[in-house]
Amino acid sequence: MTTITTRDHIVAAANQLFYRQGYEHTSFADIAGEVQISRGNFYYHFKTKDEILDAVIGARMAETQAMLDEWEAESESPADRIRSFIHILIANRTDIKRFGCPVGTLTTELAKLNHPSQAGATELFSLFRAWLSVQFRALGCKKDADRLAMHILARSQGVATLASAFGDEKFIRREVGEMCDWLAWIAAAAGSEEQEKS
Amino acid sequence: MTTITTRDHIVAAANQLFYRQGYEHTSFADIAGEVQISRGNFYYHFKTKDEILDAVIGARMAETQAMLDEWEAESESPADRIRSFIHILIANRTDIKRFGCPVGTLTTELAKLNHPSQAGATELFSLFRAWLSVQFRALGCKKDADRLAMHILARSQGVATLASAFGDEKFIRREVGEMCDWLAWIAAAAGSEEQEKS
DNA sequence: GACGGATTAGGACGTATGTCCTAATAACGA
DNA sequence: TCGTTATTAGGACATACGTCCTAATCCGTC
Repeated sequence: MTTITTRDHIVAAANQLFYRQGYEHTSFADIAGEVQISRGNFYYHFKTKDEILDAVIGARMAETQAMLDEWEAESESPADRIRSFIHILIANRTDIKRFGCPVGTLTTELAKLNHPSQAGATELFSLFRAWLSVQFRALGCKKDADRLAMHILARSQGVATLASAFGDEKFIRREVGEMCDWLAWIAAAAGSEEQEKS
Repeated sequence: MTTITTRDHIVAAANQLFYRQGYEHTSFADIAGEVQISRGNFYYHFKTKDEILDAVIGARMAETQAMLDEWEAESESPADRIRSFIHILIANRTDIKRFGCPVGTLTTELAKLNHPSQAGATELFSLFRAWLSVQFRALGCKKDADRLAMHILARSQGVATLASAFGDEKFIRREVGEMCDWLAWIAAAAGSEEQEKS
């Protein structure tokens, strides 16, 4: 049995607030207020704000890995798995419309703050990137796997940014459709190449 | 003759700092230090930080409009004009690698701050969007002009975000190449449709 | 050369925030 | 039951920041 500790509550609240308000704009008091504990208790668990950030990044890493594992288990086909990735834009559309992509906005903010945990945030991107690479490789795109992974990652980021700026949900759905069309095209091309070889 | 006033210097410095450090993370003292004036003088020109932000957004609107006008003048072909847009990613690659896209990162930050000037920042996107729409329409993509404009805008944003996260310049060049290929394909398709009609 | 508005300098003030300390309370093993 | 550790509460403290005020200085005009 896993008990939810106060520390877990803090990390969960910070995770949400960092996403919704940004890291710098979120204060100790904000988090403490959300968890309903005193600032003193807060300090017992985390000495500095940076420590909380690292804990949040760690939690997101775990979450993300779990999600990727789930997609891996849910489907045998690499194309379907990549489609799972593309569809998070729709699954999380409400939050994305309001706050953008959690990964992209965090890395962007930390870059401007020149924050020591920049690398940690980028790791979140790397997790998706590596996983997508594996899927594209399984799809038959051996040499281009990483290129394609970066491509679809970039398009997702762009959609999230503009969807947030314009608050446009139809735009998300349209772009998701186009990304899936693109994927089908890539999969077909890779498939025919495989045939040529044999 | 247009004399450069202190106010102009302040706006220029704030413009740079907001881009490099973010709006919230940039203090009055930062800007005053950059321009080498006292905080008191500062207050004479701008009563609040929000006022500076609005001035910066205004300056960026003017800059952007001037750039679009220039692209319009430089080339007769709408495809070339759109290529000019795509190539800002390469022209500004050094800054983009470090700080991302000035428009995207600002709108993202203001969204998290729930700042009153969000709409102003989005206007910057709208400027590009409308201009790109005009170009795509001139290219022969009448019905899809806005869709294509949003598409290429989103891809640029995504490239900027990931290029900043990974500090990868080759990635920028590769994606710019692919966007140009995509544009050529769109132009060709629109061209053949035009022929069908006649 | 004197006046008046425009501009600049420097500092005061209140607030918010990250950090830290100390005392009280809860949990738990001997 | 007692004592030790883990946890929580509340407040102190220094700093940074946005805002505001007042006095000094510049500069064009009469």
